Amino acid sequence: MDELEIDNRVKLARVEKGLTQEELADLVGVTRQTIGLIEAGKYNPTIKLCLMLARATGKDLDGLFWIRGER
Amino acid sequence: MDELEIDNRVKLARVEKGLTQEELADLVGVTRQTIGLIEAGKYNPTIKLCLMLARATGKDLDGLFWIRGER
DNA sequence: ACTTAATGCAATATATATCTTACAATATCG
DNA sequence: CGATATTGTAAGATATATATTGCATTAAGT
Repeated sequence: MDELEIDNRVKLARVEKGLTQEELADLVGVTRQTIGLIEAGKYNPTIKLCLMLARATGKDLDGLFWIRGER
Repeated sequence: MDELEIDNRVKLARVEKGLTQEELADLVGVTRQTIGLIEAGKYNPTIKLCLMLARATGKDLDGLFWIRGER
């Protein structure tokens, strides 16, 4: 399970909403750094945080996160 | 973000596939205990693991995990 | 060019997801 | 009932998600 790469569209979804990293972070209750690292693909966030990011950006989970190569 | 409750249908999806907790655990590369605790709602799994659970059960993310009350 | 907002990045600390091992409880089937 | 498979659960250890602080870099606007 470790070698698996995950892609995400958090940055695109955030920018579409006109939000800064800090604003999105405040909306979902994490720090700006956490958002930045998730967008950079360096973090493997928990499902709870992903669900809050989906709600905050108006996207669904499957539109935000997927296994690289499977879409 | 902490008080938020997450619901999931991992157990239903697993049983539909005719898999035991241990078989599903082996498929996605975690331990049986991890699967049991996720099904019991006591763990907040990472998106990577959730994506592997979705792939292994033939469901999509949004069908497996959601915010309690929002569906 | 200067100022400010926004982002990138790094080190250290903390919280928690996951593992390991073990045993108890429950279901299934002879 | 007895045997085996499956699941529940708990304590302690490890890995990693996230926080905190600080500073560098980039973008936007004046």
